[in-house]
Amino acid sequence: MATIEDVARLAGLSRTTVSRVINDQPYVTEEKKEKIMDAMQQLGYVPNSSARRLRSQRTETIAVLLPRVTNPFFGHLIESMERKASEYGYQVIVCQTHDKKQKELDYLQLLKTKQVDGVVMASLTNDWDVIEPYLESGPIVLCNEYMDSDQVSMIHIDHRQASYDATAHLIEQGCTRIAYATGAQETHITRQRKEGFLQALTDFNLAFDENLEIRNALDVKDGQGVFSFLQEQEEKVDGIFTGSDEVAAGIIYAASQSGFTIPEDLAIIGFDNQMISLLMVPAITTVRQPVEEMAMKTIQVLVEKIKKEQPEDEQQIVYNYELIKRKSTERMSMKESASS
Amino acid sequence: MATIEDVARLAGLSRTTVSRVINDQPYVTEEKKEKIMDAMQQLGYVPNSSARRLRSQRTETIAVLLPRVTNPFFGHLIESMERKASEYGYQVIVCQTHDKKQKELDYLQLLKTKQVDGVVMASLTNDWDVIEPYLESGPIVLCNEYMDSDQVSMIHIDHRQASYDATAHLIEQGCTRIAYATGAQETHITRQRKEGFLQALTDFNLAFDENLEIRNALDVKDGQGVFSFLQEQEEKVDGIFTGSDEVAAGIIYAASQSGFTIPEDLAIIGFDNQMISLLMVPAITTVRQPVEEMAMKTIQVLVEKIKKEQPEDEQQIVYNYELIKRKSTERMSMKESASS
DNA sequence: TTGTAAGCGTTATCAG
DNA sequence: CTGATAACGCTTACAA
Repeated sequence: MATIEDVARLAGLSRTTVSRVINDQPYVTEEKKEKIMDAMQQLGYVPNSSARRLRSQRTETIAVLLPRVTNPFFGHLIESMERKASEYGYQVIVCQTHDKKQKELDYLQLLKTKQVDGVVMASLTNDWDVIEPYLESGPIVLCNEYMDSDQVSMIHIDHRQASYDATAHLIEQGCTRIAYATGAQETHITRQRKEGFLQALTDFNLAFDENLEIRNALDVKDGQGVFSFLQEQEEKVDGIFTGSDEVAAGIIYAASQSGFTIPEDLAIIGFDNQMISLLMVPAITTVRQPVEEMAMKTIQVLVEKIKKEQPEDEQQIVYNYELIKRKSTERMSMKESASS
Repeated sequence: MATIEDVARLAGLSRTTVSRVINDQPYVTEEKKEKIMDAMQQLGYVPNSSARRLRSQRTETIAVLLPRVTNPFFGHLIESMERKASEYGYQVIVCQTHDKKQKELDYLQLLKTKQVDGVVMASLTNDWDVIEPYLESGPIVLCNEYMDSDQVSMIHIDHRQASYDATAHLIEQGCTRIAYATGAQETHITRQRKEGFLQALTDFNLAFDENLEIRNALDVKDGQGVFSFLQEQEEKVDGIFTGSDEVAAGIIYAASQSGFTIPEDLAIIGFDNQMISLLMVPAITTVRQPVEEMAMKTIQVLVEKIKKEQPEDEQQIVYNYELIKRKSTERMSMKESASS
């Protein structure tokens, strides 16, 4: 591999001057500049990024922590983040935590060891006091996660309110015994959603049977399991709030094989407005999050923090969500609003 | 940030000895080792990876080039690759080419500038002679792509045969006028698939109407467009081969809204055995690729190449696929095999 | 078993 | 406008 030294020698100039050309700095005569360009061409010279990193203390790389890419919500998130980061000239490292605390910390280590300039946490399972020390090594921005701290910027929707609205909608459709399926470990987001869910029940004078809370429901397969669980219940469950369209789809799939009628026998609500929620028969009522905007904003905020010397005020940016009502909750008994 | 120098000073030893401890090398007394460990602890020392990279000429990072993460096939691919790479201690950089030649080359630049030790190409739109020179900078392994060259290892299924089988299946189900929808630009894979498709038609004495070839069909939305296109045809099309379950799902979705009956009016075949192919009504006949195995094998081969000094023989590893027959091609007229 | 010293390839400072 | 020279933080012969 040719180095800057080789180029300098071939061009009959110093490393400094070559460096100036590489970095588009002023104070180099056109003539010498051309000479250097020629030399670089001839040698097929490319600056070594490890050396640049060491010297400049910047990596132009961002780590994005998320549970798993195969969850379409996070797939979309990282797709947009990578695109945006790429525009800013940043690389993106995928860090799948699989909701494991240890994995999360391992990846945060990238910040400490200066392998990345900043971190996006779209997965947050550790307690804040464990995460906080990492802030010394570089900026962290939360996306789709919330933390009761004024030391980080956060980009998210109001999950509490969204799940309140969704639950209220189920109730308005005549559901009285509603189950609650949640994904993964308890994170702040899931706590918020649960709160909204419970609040809606309370406001409508309904009780929540703790036995109807299902944990670790993540994908279609889990959804099928959830359906079996619901079917086993002695007292009939007539509605379910799921934290994911995939789980909702799994329930519908299993239900249709058991001759169950959705939404008459069971009204179902999903989350995230994935393609699948539109394609299922019946189509799934869901909550749309502006994923792309959130992703791009997150990168923007992070990159700004990386570039600024003096720490700015942390921002908490709350995006609007939208409850999209579809057939999976449109119960005959109450002929209400519809579709899309 | 504490450096190795600081640790050495605090422990009253040399940088060399500290380095030995960091890298678990022998020839350090327990006593001194502990002293050093203590010092590292006290200072919160973490080795700076940029410096290590520069010195050791290795980055422990891999770039994975793919069209887009939101295509579930590639989502699964990168999910498995990241997991496997992480086991080997490697980071993964996501590189979405969006099927753009220039983007592909930009990302290959990561290899030249030594930002990554190796590259996985699961997206390959440039001609080989453009890619080849990059091999000088480090190993490249193709995954789900094929190239007529003995200079790279490739991991893939036999797309030609798979698409032959799929097409033959359509024909056996009584289809005689079959459309062909393909994704993105022309890559070697798409060429192979097209060949298999045409061969099957030929073998069964059917002609292919070039007007029935649809390009750039990538997702559900495109699938809806494909349906409109088919509907406009004067001569009725009774079968379609799509290169993607998403496109197939889009066609079914649009068809169901137009009162079309699948598969009686139109038999549809997808590709990749995504969850959606099972969930659609009717369920979609598709070709399963062993994504996870392919992903893990790819990383294994690449990491081995990175670690070996002397170049090994390039491997071409062909995995088995499986044609999964479901309702979307089960035509009454021919009461044949079924489901899953 | 430990330490010295020479880089790895860049960039920034400062003097010319 | 250009060029020495000194870092950046770490590893590794080689010497002791």
